[in-house]
Amino acid sequence: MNSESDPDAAAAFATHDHSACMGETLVRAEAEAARRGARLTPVRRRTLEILLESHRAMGAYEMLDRLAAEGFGNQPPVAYRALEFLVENGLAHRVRRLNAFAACMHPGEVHAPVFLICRACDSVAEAPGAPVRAALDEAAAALGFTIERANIEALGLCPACAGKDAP
Amino acid sequence: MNSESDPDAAAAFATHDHSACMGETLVRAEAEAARRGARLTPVRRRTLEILLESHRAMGAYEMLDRLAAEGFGNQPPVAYRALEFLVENGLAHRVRRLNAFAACMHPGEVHAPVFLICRACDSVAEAPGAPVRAALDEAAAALGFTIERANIEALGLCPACAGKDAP
DNA sequence: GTTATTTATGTTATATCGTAACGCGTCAAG
DNA sequence: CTTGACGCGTTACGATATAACATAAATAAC
Repeated sequence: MNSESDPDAAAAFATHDHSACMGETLVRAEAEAARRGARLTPVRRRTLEILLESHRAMGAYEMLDRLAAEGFGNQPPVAYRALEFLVENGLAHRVRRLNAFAACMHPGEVHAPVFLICRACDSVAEAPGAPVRAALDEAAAALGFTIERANIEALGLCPACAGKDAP
Repeated sequence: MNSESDPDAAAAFATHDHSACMGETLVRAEAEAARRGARLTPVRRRTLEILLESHRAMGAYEMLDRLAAEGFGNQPPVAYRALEFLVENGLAHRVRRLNAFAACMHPGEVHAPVFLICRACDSVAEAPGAPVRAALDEAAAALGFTIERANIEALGLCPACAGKDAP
């Protein structure tokens, strides 16, 4: 199963050319928004950019600070609405364990977001989770349950921190 | 919602003898607590009982109301501490999507909690998720990530509501 | 092109969820 | 019988999230 056809995911914890991956993802996100007829307004677009630039999960209030500093509104709904829009349109994900949001690294692709959260360094990786989702769908189907959205989040140690932590 | 006093509505999707399943689960939970050397004090035990009786996910503040009405403390930490204890010891789970807690239906057993949350009737089922967890472990291992805890939660429609809602 | 209608943004205010920190009581080890 | 760990209750506060309404911008209807 490590033969994932997704290089980005494999490099999630590794260093990479972030400005490039950010630009590409933003382009794909814009295409996806257009495809869905979703209006990527200035606040929304900037919110997505900030998520992509930071390349980590970010709380709504931290996002609000960033937006307010750039001249947008400075009240909670400004951030929450933009973030909600992004989530609704598959351009970002909500990481409930962290009360935070992260840009989707695979906008437009069918994928199951699986978040791996390092408890030591707080890094968050969006791992490919198609098999996980398949197993989840199966478990739900066995009970007659229809899944519309799923949150799959794991807490543990990333490769770097696992090395330091347990010798 | 108001499925509070209606076992069938609040229960898992399969009907069952709830008072029996509750009693059994409590017995297993006590055994598990003893095995772990965890002290199931009056507040903690009562908290678990309330979770089992209600047979649904319950917010910390609602739990606090119940506890306070029975003579325990009436400040948030009372509920949060008891609930945290139960979660730490595998006697309850936290359902992050609902900011709520639910009694574990399989205390002492190795299992992956998978929560199926009906968006129509708010019922919550703890489905068997061993295969899901296996797929998740595999996905994490492919990235060198070590999972310590996982939250797997799905939102959708339970069998009953799927019938009524949108055919 | 102007008006009507929807959609998005900004703002006020408040609701909900969660935790830090201190003091007291209990209980078992030394 | 002291000491130290733990559990419980409380005060006080911090963090997260949403309801409701007013304003402005974009789109649709004519």
